[in-house]
Parts: sequence; C-alpha cells; structure tokens
Amino acid sequence: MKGRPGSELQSVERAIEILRSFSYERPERGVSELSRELGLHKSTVSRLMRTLEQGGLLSRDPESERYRLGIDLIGLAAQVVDYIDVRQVARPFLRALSDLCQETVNLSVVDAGRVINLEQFVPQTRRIRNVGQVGRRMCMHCTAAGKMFLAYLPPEARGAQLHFPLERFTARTLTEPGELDADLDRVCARGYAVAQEELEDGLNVIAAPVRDHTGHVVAAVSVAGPAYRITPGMFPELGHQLVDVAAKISEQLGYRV
Amino acid sequence: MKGRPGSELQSVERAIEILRSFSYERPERGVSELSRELGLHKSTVSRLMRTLEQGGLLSRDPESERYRLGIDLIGLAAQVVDYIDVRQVARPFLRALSDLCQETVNLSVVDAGRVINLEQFVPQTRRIRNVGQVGRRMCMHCTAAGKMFLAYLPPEARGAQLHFPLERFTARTLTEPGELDADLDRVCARGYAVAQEELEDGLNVIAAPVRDHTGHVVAAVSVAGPAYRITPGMFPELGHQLVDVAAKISEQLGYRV
DNA sequence: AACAGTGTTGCGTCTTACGAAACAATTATA
DNA sequence: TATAATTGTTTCGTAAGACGCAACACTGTT
Repeated sequence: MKGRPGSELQSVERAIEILRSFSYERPERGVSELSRELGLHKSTVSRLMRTLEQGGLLSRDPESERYRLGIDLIGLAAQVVDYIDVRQVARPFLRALSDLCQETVNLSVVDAGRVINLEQFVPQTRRIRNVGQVGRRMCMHCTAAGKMFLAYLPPEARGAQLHFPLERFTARTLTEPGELDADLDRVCARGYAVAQEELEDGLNVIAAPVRDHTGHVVAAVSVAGPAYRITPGMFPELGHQLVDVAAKISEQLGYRV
Repeated sequence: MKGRPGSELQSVERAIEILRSFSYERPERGVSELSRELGLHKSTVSRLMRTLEQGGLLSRDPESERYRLGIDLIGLAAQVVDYIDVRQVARPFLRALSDLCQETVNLSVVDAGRVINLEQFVPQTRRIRNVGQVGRRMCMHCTAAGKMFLAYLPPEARGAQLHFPLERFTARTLTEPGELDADLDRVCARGYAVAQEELEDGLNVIAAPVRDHTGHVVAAVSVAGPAYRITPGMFPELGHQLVDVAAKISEQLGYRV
C-alpha cells in the first residue's frame, strides 16, 4: 500500500474527485477554478479533464470552454443494477405522490453509513422547490430517511450508531444520543419519521419505510419542502400518505404483513 | 503527446474503459474476465477496479465478489445538464406515448456523429421488450433517429455524411448512398423516419424530429419494438402519433411553425 | 499598451503505475 | 477426497507515465 492509506491509483482518484466537483449549483467548472479548489497544478487538472472529456464523462461548452458532466454518464447510470427493483417499482408511486401533494418526493437508501437519494420527483408547478438532491449523501441522525433507518435497526445496531458524534447542522439538529433515541422510538410508534429543520433551516421532511419480501427496510420514501408549506400541522396527514405509498411499494416487492 | 495519439492519461482512460465494459447484458464483471477482455494484466485491472470502487463508481457484490456499476453514477448522471431542457420537457410525453402504444419509446440526440439514447420508457406489461438502450450509441444510417437527423441536414452536410462507408448490420441495412439519399427524401416528405430491421433483425423503429425554439432539430422521439408487433401496416399511424408528440415537445421548447 | 487571468504545451524529473511472480482462497473436476 | 484450475491479491523491481514548472498564446479588462 502506498503512502496514502486506503488509496490505490492516484490519478484515477483525482479524476473521480473532478467528477464529484460538479453539482446542481455548479454545473460548469474551469481548469484554474478546479486547480485552486483541489490543490492540484492546473496542467495536471487540464490533462485530467481532457482525458475525461475524451472518455465521454465530461463535455466542453464550445463557447465558455468550461467543462460539464458528459452525457455518457447517463448511459452508465442507466446500467446501474443496485437497488434496481425498488427504484423501478417505486417510480410511478413517487411521481403520483409528488403530483398529489405538490412537493418534492425522494427515494433514499443507506450506503456507507449515510443516506443517499436515488430518485427524485419535483412538482413542476412550484417555483420554490427542493431540487438537485439525487446522489446527495447525508448524515442519518438529521434526515427523515436516516432517522427512519435508524429507528428500525436492531437495538444493538442502533446503540452503536448513537455512539458516533452527532454533528449539528442547525439549531434544531438532535445531537444528544438520548434525545435522538427517544425520537427514534416515536418514529417506530408513528410509523413515519420527521426531520423538522434538522438538516437545513427552513426544510421539513417526512419519511416512511419501504420493505422487501423479507421485511427488511431497504429504502425510504420521503416528502420534502419548505417549512412554511410543510407545517407541523400537516405532518400526520403527509405521514400517513407516505406510509400508505411505502406500503404499496413494499407489497409489490413481495412484503406481506 | 505520448505514443498513442489523442491520448492523455493512460490509467484514467483504462478506468473509463472498465466503466464502459458493463452493460445491460453484463451487469457484473470479474477481474480476470476484464483482464482478458481489455488485454491488461489482472493486477492492473484489480487495482483499477478497487480504486473505482473506493470512489463510488463501482460496487462489489459481497457474495459473488464481482463488480457492478456504483450508485454514485446515478448522482453524477442527475447533475448532467446537457440537453436538460428537452429531456425534462419530453419525459411526460414519452411516458404517455409508451403507455398508449405499449411499446418502448426513446429520446435520442446526436453526439460525435452517432445517435445516443438519453431517455427510455418501457411498457411494463410486455414480456418481449427493447430494454437497456439508454446510453447506447448507434450509427445514423441504419437507425430511425439517425436517418431523421440526416434527413433534415442541409444538402452539403447530408452529402458529406453519405460519403462515409455505410456499415451493413442486417440484410436490410441501406449501404448504397443513392438508396439512403432517396430514403431520406421520403423521410422529409412523410415527416417521420422508419428503420425496418436495418439495425437489428426483427427490430422496427419509427422516429420523429423534436425542434428547439430556433427550429433546429435537437432530438428524436422514437418507438421501437419487434417486427411482428410493429408491422409495416402500422407505420403510418405510429408515425403520425410520433410527429404529434414531437410537435408538442417542440412547442414547449419554444418552436413556432 | 499593460496587466491579469485562463488554459495549453514542452520538458525534465521522479513518482507512480505496471507487470511478473508468488501466494491464498475458491471452485471445478476426476 | 485429492488434485487441478481459476480467481483475485500482494510484493517487488523497473520504467513508463504522470506530474509540476516555466513558457507561451489567447482573451478580457483597465
């Protein structure tokens, strides 16, 4: 193993780091901009980005000459088979729910101790909406989906998770293990989880569990929106809608109560 | 420039080659399998795949220990902004058309002289269906979408394209420039293109043009299915349905006749 | 015209990637 | 059950390839 533990091929890692530097907020990046951000020489970044462009993972705007993520990524993503069953089964349900409640609906799974959004349906009529969340990895203790996964863990596993330091994101983030534990008990009692401005100020999210044929919680369906629209008074109704949708998805995945 | 013209960083190119080796037919690959296929030493492939796994672009099945494409690709693909307007506008139309005609519906664009499918809607009720086409790049002369793009090129550009060797894929592939040119004229006259077992035996496809606000053809909408279901007698009706759907998409992109 | 910033290219250096060989584990075959 | 074949990983030495520096060309701003 080289000087950097857990590392393999440095230039491939750098290429991946470049790909990850693009976001919904920053769809176009320049060589010098990334050179500064990644702490690499601009000739190094230039060669890496050109190689990614030649390979189709980046494209270059002919006018601005800056780089964007390439359409070949769409093709690669379409070949991803992990969670394919739940993603395919869930899509029409998520779309219908988004249309019904006129808020952003997500499908999340756990990966490497974080929750990550795999599908997102955003109502087109709203101007204020929670977009660009697909692929986003978030801590579990301060997201509705994450808390839902934690809630249904066996007691030992839940205990182990609560022993990690709980990072504060907002004034409302639960950072005391005892408080979080009690909240997770309430999740089990209600059947759905709530994150009220715990990840971001002004953002409320509710989530319900999707189970596979073995009963294992494999995904979470959630509704997200601004706090002035998704008020606490609406939590029970939205929660029940989510539980209902999640149950239908679970049923199609072979789950029987 | 190194010994291989047009090349930049060899290990990044190799990593991309590994990503491209996965397909709908081969969602799982092993180290030795790819070593043979790519002509690289298995220790090289092993390191490349581990680096891609650590970076989230591959995942490893804990049981088979073989590699798959990783879910982080979903997140990257979601950040791709190229053709984002036409993709977003087209989606509900494509889904509705797929439901209506009960066949696979695609959205294609031209990239580097080939057509590539960016969106695909597959009817769930059919057992025989044309799946796994997103990301697939195909020659233009033998695909409905490709012929549609060629048909609406300015005369000089069309002429230039016809001077390239036209590869034969089936007994029905048009490989004589004069024959293809005449067929393209018919595309313009009808308003839609047809590929009747020209790319693959048993596969029939019909395509219509999507235009942006400037009138430029930016994408193609197509219906694909087995030849015993999409028979020549159905071409006119399906063609008109496609022209109609493509016109609606074009209108939302700002195109005015 | 001068300056600042961006991105590319040539070059020399040396770090990193590579392949060979050996090894451990698993699977297939007899 | 024993043996053979295959897979994937690790160590090691080598050199090919990646890297950073400096110079350059181009664009935009003052």
